[in-house]
Amino acid sequence: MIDKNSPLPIYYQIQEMIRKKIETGEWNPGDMLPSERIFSEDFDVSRMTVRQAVTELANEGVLMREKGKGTFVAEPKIEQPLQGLTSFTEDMKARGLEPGSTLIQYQLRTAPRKAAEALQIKPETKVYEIKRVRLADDVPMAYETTFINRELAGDIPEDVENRSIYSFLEQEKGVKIVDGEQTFEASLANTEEAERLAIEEGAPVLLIQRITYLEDGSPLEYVKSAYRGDRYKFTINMPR
Amino acid sequence: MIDKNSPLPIYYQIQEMIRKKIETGEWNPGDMLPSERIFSEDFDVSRMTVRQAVTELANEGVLMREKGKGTFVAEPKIEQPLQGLTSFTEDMKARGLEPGSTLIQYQLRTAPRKAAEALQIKPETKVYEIKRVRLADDVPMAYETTFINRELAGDIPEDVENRSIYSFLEQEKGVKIVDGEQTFEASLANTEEAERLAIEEGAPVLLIQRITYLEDGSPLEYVKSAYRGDRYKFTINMPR
DNA sequence: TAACATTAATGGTATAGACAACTATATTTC
DNA sequence: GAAATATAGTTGTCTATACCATTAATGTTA
Repeated sequence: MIDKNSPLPIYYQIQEMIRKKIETGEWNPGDMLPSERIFSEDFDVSRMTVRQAVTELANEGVLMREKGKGTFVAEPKIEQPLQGLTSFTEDMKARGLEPGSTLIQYQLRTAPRKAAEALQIKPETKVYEIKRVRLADDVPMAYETTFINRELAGDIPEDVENRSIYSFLEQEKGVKIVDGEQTFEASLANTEEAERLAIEEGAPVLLIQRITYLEDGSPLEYVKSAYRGDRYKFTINMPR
Repeated sequence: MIDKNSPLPIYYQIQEMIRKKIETGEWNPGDMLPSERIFSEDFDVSRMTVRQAVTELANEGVLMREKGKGTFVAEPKIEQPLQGLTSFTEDMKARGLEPGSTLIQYQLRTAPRKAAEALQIKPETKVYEIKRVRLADDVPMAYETTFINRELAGDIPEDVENRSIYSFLEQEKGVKIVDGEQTFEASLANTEEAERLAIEEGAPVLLIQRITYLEDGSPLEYVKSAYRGDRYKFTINMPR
């Protein structure tokens, strides 16, 4: 099983062997591996060589080491719940709520100053401005204004209201969104926000601004949202 | 420079030493490190121990190894400014503000319900409760309550007020913090928060709760913070 | 029965050494 | 001068061993 004369390093052979046993289901999540000492005896290699193989797999998260106990096959990674970017649609679904949307405004216009800045474009560039009230189980949850760079996104139909813009862009346009930058700040609802969200003026709102980027780093979209402070809490996991 | 009697592993000490030399600019991107043999002779440790330190840094992308040539300081990663976890101290420094802190309360007590829940411990477990007003250029910025599981963190001196708890735990205790989970929500300042932050009652505050974990996944710390809505904006980058 | 102590097994850290593979430089040879 | 060769220095791989810290099971004692 291990070929000491192979040009491939021994630790690499062991590593791939372990990987295979897990992939084929011979070893399952939670199973304990043979101890490093047993391993080294069976293959007649040094324990340090075994460790080199196991260490790399442990770093990758394929294996879990526990001092005094043993080394185990790791559970397959649970999706990072709200890790990276999620659209409002996905976000609400994940919370078990039915997402909805009411279109307030939809127009193609020249970029206002803040949007041009965020999207790194000249103010005369055309952008879509889409204002929507976002609903969760038919209750207003957020008031959202989106600016999308038309040069990058192409034409967007007016009926986006009930669809996720992200999935539309990815599926129909083949535009890949890779990462984003978000800011969070607390504020009080202004008159417009209060009206759209059916809350009192001066009630707490969570202002979230997001810029999303394409693979090549160009900014595609700038979104300003006001979330109801009494109903919305943003959760995020941050791997180191 | 290397203390063989320290409870911290030698490879970890070397690792942090290298990190420091890079951070302080003593070693710059592209510079070649002393060879592993030179290193091991200088510190009078085994070359394998040096390798253990270097390997981890190479995996992180801090160092670059080239067979036959040497080990070099890697080019700095293209940003992730507020990527993962940052302490208040680091956060403010990154914004060009001078972080400060006023200790309001410091006690060892049994965990209140919410803290016990967050830290996944029994209510009778002892935790540190540390209340601090966090300052930026001597202006109150946040009112923060920290609960730390004493069983995991060990003893914490009372003078943490002017230090980063994270760096204290990492450097003095060898406790490694790997990831965290944060929630953001908007609220209005209650009486206590208003007083501590020198703002009006009912002014907007950004409530941030954070749970940080150790390498093995056990929750170390639960922090509730109220940030002044008028002065603080939280920014985060999310790689996909 | 319950509490404590012992023991064996595990992964974690560290040593001292060896040879291989690769790179750059210096030296020799033509 | 150019090409081949040697040489020294680097990281990569591997061995055999040792002791430590943690864990779980076992045995012992009150």
